[in-house]
Amino acid sequence: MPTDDDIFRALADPSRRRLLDRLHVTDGQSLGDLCEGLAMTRQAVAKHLAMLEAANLVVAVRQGREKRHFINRVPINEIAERWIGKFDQPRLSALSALKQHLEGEDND
Amino acid sequence: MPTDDDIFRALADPSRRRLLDRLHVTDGQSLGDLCEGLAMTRQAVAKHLAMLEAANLVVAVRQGREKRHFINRVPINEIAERWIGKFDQPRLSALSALKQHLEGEDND
DNA sequence: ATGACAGGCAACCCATTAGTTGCCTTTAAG
DNA sequence: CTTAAAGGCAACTAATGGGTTGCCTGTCAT
Repeated sequence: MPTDDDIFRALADPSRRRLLDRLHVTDGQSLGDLCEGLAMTRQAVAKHLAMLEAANLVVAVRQGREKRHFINRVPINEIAERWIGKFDQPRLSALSALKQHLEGEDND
Repeated sequence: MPTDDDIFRALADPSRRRLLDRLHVTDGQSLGDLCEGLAMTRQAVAKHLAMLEAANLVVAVRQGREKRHFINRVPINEIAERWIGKFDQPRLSALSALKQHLEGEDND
């Protein structure tokens, strides 16, 4: 079972987010597919995918000599619920609230 | 203006998430406050806070010789909307969908 | 069976980063 | 004015991480 940390750290890298994007566009791609057009070796991509798998953001299935990769939305949802939910308890656009708070410090 | 990457990478570290948690419980804490009970030097905490500030996840205000830190929910919201929203277009609990997809590969 | 294709494994390199120590600046209090 | 408290700055260290190269394994086609 991946921890919160696995997920956050997997999402921290732009290359990995890009891979997730590509899978979002076309799900079930092989390693070779995912390498196309990237300025990276196959091995680098494989490592990234391994981390995404470890974080359970991607589920991979070996199919013959290929390996299909599928995006898994569940961990992102959990993060969203545990984190965004928590920080949004007061109200969703806390922007103005914070600004008012800070500006209020002055003329108090 | 912080980039997506700033935010993701700021969130990637457990210590920084912990700091955000503490600010979520008690907003407006000083550096000294935030150091209490942590197995880290003040300088380490200061660095983390600097990164959170750079990502705009925390807004700090100098008040006399103290520096108050306030959590800012806006970037998290943006991430949530841009990312979770994107990946949840189909439906919020894509869990079963994915499972069915994978299991479908077998008995096909 | 043999060759080509898709991927896995392991060692290594360089850059980043989390953390430290040591010292300097600013502000409040006696 | 002096001193202690709250931070800031800078240099350094150790570990992590993204990426590479080189080679091995397994699978499909001929």
